[in-house]
Amino acid sequence: MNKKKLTEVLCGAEQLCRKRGVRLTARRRTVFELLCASDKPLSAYKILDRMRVAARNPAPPTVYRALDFLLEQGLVHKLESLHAFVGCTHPEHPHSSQFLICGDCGEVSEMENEAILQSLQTAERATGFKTRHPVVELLGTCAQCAEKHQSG
Amino acid sequence: MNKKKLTEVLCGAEQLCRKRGVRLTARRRTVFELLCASDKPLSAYKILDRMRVAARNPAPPTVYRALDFLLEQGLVHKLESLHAFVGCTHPEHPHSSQFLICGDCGEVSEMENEAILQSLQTAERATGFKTRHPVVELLGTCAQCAEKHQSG
DNA sequence: GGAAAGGATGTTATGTTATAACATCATCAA
DNA sequence: TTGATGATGTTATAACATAACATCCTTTCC
Repeated sequence: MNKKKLTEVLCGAEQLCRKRGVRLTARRRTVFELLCASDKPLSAYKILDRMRVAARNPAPPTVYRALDFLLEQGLVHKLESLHAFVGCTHPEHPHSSQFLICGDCGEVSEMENEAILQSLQTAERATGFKTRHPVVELLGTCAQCAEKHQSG
Repeated sequence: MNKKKLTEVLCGAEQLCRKRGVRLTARRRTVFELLCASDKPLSAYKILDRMRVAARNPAPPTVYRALDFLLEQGLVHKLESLHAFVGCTHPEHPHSSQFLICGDCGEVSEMENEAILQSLQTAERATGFKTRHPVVELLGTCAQCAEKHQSG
């Protein structure tokens, strides 16, 4: 993410939190910024390492608390299969996403596919299950890496 | 799972491994049996605890190696969102499942829903992403627990 | 302003999940 | 029997996550 876009996203997050009456404190903002600035998902401990530059001697709970807050607000997503987190670039509306996780280059793309959500909801209705949080993560190879393998 | 069904599943696993030319050793069999006998998913360390009854002083790699083998053979599934494992009751054909995970009673049901798989595949084709392993886990409340809450 | 309440953070310790690295043992084929 | 391969044992440690309690900051109310 370039600097301009990052500023936009941070401003958006500020506004969102103000509107909701919750506090995007310095710590939380730092964690969110680090995630958004990274083009790859970051584990809590990677975030911790990068925080050492700014804050002095942060401990794991510092990061996990900030992540809990950001997850609640929909500003970040957790990738269960990677034990890692990504910033969400469109947190304005509550949503559930699907993630395409490339095992080659490590890039993750977030998508919001209506057909997938529909099919999940149909299955729920059939079974009577009430989903609170769907986890959909596709582990594989992205288009670019797949192409490299074919040509290379 | 009752004892008769468990015996059947174990026999099935034996046959499957023989057919594939891979070895369902004592350790692997034990891990598989513990998972199948449990009505809830088990973490690797829970399995380890239960193994202490039989083997003397097993260490984590013992369990993780057995799990790796069983995962490869499709005899067990990993639930990423729980850091836990479940036995698969129909490993004959390779398949990818979806899991309904009840946060109340802890029960997990495995389903193989064609419509969901279709919608995932459609999304893949649209993006050029090649999925090796789809993770679909719905966290919520099962029908029974939901009913209890309404009436209770 | 000052006190009380609630939320956020700091700090220490520990729990939980997972793997690296190397030694040993078992199985099977040549 | 020997060599190759795969499975297991063993020790240590890496990586991920939270409990528990102290402290501090912010807001509200008097």
